[in-house]
Amino acid sequence: MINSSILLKEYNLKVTPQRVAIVDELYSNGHMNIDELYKKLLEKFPSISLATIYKNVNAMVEKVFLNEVKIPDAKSVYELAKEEHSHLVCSSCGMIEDIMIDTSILQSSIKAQSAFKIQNVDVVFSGLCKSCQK
Amino acid sequence: MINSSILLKEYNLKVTPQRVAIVDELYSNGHMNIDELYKKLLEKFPSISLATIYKNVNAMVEKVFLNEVKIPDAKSVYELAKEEHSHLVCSSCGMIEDIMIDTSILQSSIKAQSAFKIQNVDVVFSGLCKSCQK
DNA sequence: CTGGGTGCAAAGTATTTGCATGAAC
DNA sequence: GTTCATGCAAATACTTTGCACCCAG
Repeated sequence: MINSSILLKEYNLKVTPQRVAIVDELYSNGHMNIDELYKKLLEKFPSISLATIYKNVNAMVEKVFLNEVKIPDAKSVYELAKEEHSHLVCSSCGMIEDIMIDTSILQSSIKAQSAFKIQNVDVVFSGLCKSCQK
Repeated sequence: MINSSILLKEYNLKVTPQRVAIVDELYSNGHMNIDELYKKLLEKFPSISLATIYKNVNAMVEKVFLNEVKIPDAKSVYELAKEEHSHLVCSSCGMIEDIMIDTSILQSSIKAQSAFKIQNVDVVFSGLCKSCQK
């Protein structure tokens, strides 16, 4: 479990039931797009507005405690910020999985080629998950 | 230079001046979003429609001779398909640069962790380009 | 000729904004 | 009590579609 209220407070966001639910859902589902969040929260808050989802997700992304993950050929999904990691995306079923990889090798490769100063690396692997390979 | 007509024919797309211009622009500018393409083509075709841009870009992406590149905190850009490469994106000026990196190390790291079958890897480095570091 | 592309207008989808009310602190 | 979130409706932005006309092959 996760203590969503404390988390929200730490980021100077007022603790509302809707926000708690957003954090809880993302905690249990890992990655969700706006629509999935909306449909899920409708179960708990029958009159919740899509605008509320957008406003809150945007606010949390601003505070850098949610990340937006851009996926090829799909809508962006959101996840709770955590240590740096990459993503596996199944192009058949859409499943998204976190994976730890060491990107330091890549970064040193860049340094050798360019004067670019890297602040962040996004890596998305697309392919087939175990069950979709059958 | 590039022979856009031949390229279009190879991909079974009729050769129209608008399409040639799209290919030429992407060839000379490297990466452009829909709006940049539209504004640029307006110079040559004052009555070109945004719909034409969308239809053609989508058609070319279908034929896999354009790629869509999703960029953090920015609109997608399109580029002519070429050998696999990664992208450097300057978060200050928006400049996008191609870079060759060897992703095979990453891929073997995945194999060790997961039964996932990788078909594609997208890598985007965000940071500061040389001139924006000053 | 014939098929498909173009531009326009309209429809559709996605996202943001303004505002009155109500909840959090 | 004050600040800020919510839900609603409207506005804006983005993308696709239908269709009449025209061009490429």
